Amino acid sequence: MVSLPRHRQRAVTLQDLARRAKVSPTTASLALNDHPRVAERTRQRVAAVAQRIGFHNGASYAARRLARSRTQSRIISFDQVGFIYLVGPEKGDLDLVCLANMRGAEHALAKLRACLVFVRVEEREDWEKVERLAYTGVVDGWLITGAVNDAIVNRLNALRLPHVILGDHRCARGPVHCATINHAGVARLALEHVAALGHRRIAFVGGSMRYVYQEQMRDGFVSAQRELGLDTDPRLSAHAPFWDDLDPHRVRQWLDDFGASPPTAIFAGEFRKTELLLKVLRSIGVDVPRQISLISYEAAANDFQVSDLTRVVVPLDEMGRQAALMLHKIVTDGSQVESSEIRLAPTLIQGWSTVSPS
Amino acid sequence: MVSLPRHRQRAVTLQDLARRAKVSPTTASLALNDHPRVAERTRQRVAAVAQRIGFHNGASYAARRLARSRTQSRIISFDQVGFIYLVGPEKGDLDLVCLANMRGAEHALAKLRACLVFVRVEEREDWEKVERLAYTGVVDGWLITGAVNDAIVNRLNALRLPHVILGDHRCARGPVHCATINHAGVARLALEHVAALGHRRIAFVGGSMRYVYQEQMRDGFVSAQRELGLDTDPRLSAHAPFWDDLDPHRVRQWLDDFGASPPTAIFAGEFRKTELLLKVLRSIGVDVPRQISLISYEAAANDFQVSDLTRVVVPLDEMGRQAALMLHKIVTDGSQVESSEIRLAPTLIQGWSTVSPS
DNA sequence: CTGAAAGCGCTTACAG
DNA sequence: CTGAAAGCGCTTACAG
Repeated sequence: MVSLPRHRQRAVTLQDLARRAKVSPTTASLALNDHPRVAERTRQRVAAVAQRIGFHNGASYAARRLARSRTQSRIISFDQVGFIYLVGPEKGDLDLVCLANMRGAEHALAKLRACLVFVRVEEREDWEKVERLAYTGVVDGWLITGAVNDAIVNRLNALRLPHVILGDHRCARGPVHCATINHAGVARLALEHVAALGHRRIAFVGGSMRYVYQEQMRDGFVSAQRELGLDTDPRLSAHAPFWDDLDPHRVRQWLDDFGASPPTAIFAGEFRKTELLLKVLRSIGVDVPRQISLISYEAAANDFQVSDLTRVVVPLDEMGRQAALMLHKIVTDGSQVESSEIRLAPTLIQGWSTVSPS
Repeated sequence: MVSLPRHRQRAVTLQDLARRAKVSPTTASLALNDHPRVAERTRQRVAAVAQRIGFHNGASYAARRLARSRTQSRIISFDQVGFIYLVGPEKGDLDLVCLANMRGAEHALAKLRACLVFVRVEEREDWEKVERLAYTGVVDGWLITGAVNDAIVNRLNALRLPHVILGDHRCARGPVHCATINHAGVARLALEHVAALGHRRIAFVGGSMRYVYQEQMRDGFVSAQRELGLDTDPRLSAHAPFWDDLDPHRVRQWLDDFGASPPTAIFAGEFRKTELLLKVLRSIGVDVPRQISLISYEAAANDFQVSDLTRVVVPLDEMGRQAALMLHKIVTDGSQVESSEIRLAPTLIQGWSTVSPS
């Protein structure tokens, strides 16, 4: 029967390490932090002893932090990052997006030996949590995802820690750092693919315009339509009335309304809903892809992808990674970069659901 | 144009507070931590000054931690909890479950002024992250979700910090602390509901038995079937061959195989798949609920629920909350409790999809 | 009920 | 290239 431990054991300290390696604590510390003043042989000896006595997992986090706080040194701490998950009135699939982002961010942070502190902000009073983390010096910066606007950014700036926005935002006033997806490019990529197959009448169906990405996608769709010389019938890019409930009768109605020239391809620009649309199309006797090609949008991490439809994929975990790296740079560089933006490109995965029109 | 701050301002210290409140740092510290030795008037004065000068967000996390490490005092720190998200070979909807758990845990932790450090463990080397967090004293305990088994538990125990398992586990060897859902009760609740409506032939369709909860649910189904005096035709509880792809033809076939006495109600015991089953049933001409009542299983946080089917709901965020509270008790109590288990009850939400059989 | 002082385990300016 | 010593901002045993 295993007896559960209740107290942490006395940990191996830097003192112990120094004694065993026959150097001063100064040298031991400097050696572990790869300071150039330490002779290579010494550094290696210290590293070897650290490994042997189990110090390789690092020094006391609290002591290191406290000691470093004395100097405004070159090496600013980058130990903990607050990941703010901003929950707005609209929720829905944001959760999966958040998780994918967080996953990527955590991966990058772990490699930098930093960790991710999760903070869910929904109510007004949740900001107290954020303030506490800043004022008690728990975190060194923020990653924030959700419906970020100017008010939010000001709030974060007041805490005097840098932040990087993950995904789209509605900030107009100040410069911000952000990592996002080229959503106009998503629609363009989808169009280019089916246009190359010979389609000319291609419809966009997507959600209501609650999110920024949905607007961008539709805008991108409309301009790509024009630039690629495709049919620009406004009904092809209008809001599809059936989208919310995917009722078979309304889908049928929508198709019938096109009369003699229905779309030969559909780009469904909302996360994880295309599979259902496919079932519905089939249930009303539409042959996919023979009659209508179908192209999907997958906004998730790489290993979520189980669909075998043709689809445009956006790398949300990569976005999280990039945002974390960006924040690391901002925190440690201390450079004068006021704003920065990384925009990730989508990729197309060819599946069975798109063919040339007959 | 806002200029982004790069360095933290000099923070308000306990010294500052003590000076302004005309007490010693000792008294200030004790007052803030509600130590009984401090006179009530003094405590209030200190609190008022803290509020005024902006110390109310708390002391330096690192300094407090370091100072407390000296004594094995009654008040063990409970500042940061590591949330281990164990990603096994099987993934899928675990992500949504994880997020709901995490959400609940974060909520409870925030109220305890603690925060949640997210750690995703997938590869073997990810355990180094976990070890580092333990050895550097970043976290005071663990919450863990995923496919937990004896090997994992041993690994965590070696780190000498307590942990609580969220959800089911496959641990046989030692005593553990866990918070979970009564999944046998989920199936029973579903059966009781439709049995009360007068159904006797009720089918269970669910996923393959990869997860512990799936086994428990089917077992619960079978015993409740017997105890409620329902039809125990083994085909009603056998693995439904159509479940993975939900192909309409196979669903049709499955129903036809029952011959003259098909089930009058179906309990679909897998997370978020019932809506699709409903569409499929309708597409093959089955009238729900007139011909077949349908009852669903929703394993998610409260605000995910958008379905209006009759469904059994399990409170995953509440499970996260309970696990966090349990861990807090274990860490701060230091009592002799070796193992504990909280089992949360599901609830039934009556929707339109179940009626008495005609 | 209160305060002066020691000390937590590191980092780093300073003096060799 | 190295080490003795100061100090980060708290908590708390100890002495009033």
